[in-house]
Amino acid sequence: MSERKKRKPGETREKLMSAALTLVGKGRHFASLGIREVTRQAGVVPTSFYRHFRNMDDLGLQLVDELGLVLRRMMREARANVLQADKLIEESVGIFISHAQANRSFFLFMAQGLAGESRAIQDGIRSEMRYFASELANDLQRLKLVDHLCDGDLEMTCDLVVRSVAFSLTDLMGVSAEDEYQVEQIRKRTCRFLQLIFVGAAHWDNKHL
Amino acid sequence: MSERKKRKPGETREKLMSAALTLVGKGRHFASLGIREVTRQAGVVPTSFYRHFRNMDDLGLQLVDELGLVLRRMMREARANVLQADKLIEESVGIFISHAQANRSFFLFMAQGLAGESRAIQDGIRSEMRYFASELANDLQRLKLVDHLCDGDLEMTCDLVVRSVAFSLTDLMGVSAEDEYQVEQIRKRTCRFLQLIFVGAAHWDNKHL
DNA sequence: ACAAGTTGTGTACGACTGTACACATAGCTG
DNA sequence: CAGCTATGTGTACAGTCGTACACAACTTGT
Repeated sequence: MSERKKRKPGETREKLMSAALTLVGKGRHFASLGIREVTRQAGVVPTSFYRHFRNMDDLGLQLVDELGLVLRRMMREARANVLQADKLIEESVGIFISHAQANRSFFLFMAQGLAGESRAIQDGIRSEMRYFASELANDLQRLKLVDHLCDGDLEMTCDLVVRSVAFSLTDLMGVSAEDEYQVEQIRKRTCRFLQLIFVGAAHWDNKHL
Repeated sequence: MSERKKRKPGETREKLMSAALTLVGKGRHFASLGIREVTRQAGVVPTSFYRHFRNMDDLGLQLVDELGLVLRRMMREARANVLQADKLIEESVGIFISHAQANRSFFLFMAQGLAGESRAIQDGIRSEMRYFASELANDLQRLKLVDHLCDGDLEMTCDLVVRSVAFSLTDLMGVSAEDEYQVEQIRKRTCRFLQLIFVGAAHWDNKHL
């Protein structure tokens, strides 16, 4: 038998996951990826796949878990860098966009998964977004910026914020990362969206009925 | 050779398109559909496909065109039914949801296409959304509801509205059409999103800088 | 009515797919 | 050291894929 490469434990597993991400990054849709294709990209024999995943959906689910880590890292950085409240939106959107560029394939995978073909992956991503929104609500409450809102309305506002940012993600994934002009347009537009939402939140109570 | 069924002109073409939609409606992702699969669902021999489409992307593009018609029909109905401005949001969201249920597969296809693997389809759907937003801006201007906004800000507001509704579409596609409780939740939540946005728009000018 | 064009059918083929199985190697535990 | 388990390899096979080609049947224009 041909020689066996030395490997660290779990190396192939990672190679397979990042191979799938690479293919997604090249413009493929996750739902259209096949086992052989992924193993080929990973430089591994097809049957190795089954040592780590039951099928492609399983791999997708584990990618969602890793996506959670990426998002948490991003949140941590945002919390550390957003000190004064006046530039809160600009800073946060900037950090979001730079993370989205740095982990382009991951965020591409996330954007795809929202309307993907595996219900489990959909739910996973949706759950990450819900967590994100609730953390955002926590932060806003801590900063006392919107303390006139009841819990439900604060949650709704954060939900809308997260959705708007997620939709901007789709825009961002549609342009080349080097096209700085387009990226800047998306950044500005996203900021304006969030400003509009927060203006709405600031004047919300009288409309609450 | 076996007998040839009588057919109307363009019948197979329609059968192929609705076969693709049917498969999407069954939970498949458009990007993962194959020619053979679609022709099988349409009850047609594989090679017939090429009489009408160059490849699956081509079929997708033609679906986007049909999607445009569906959206325009929806807009027309909304304009006809929304007479008094006070229930504008509730009426519009209601009409949107009932159309989304009635053409579930179409809207599923739309939600998928936003982050799909064909750039052309992405652009097509994005362009439909832009058209939708600009028509909405027209209507709002005609109703004189937001005449304190400059053109750019009105356009941005409408864009955000359309995006929020489109995102709600993803929610809606995630629940069974018969689950009336969930659908009602989505309806209410979407209305609140739009109310929040319009409250923001009503108080926007002072923040405009 | 006949020629031309259009649309659907049947057959064919090479490439690719998922996955089963037996086997080899590495690392861990005793 | 022996043996066990986890992990990677190679081979194999039946099913599916996209698509090329020749042919049939219907539609249309003249």
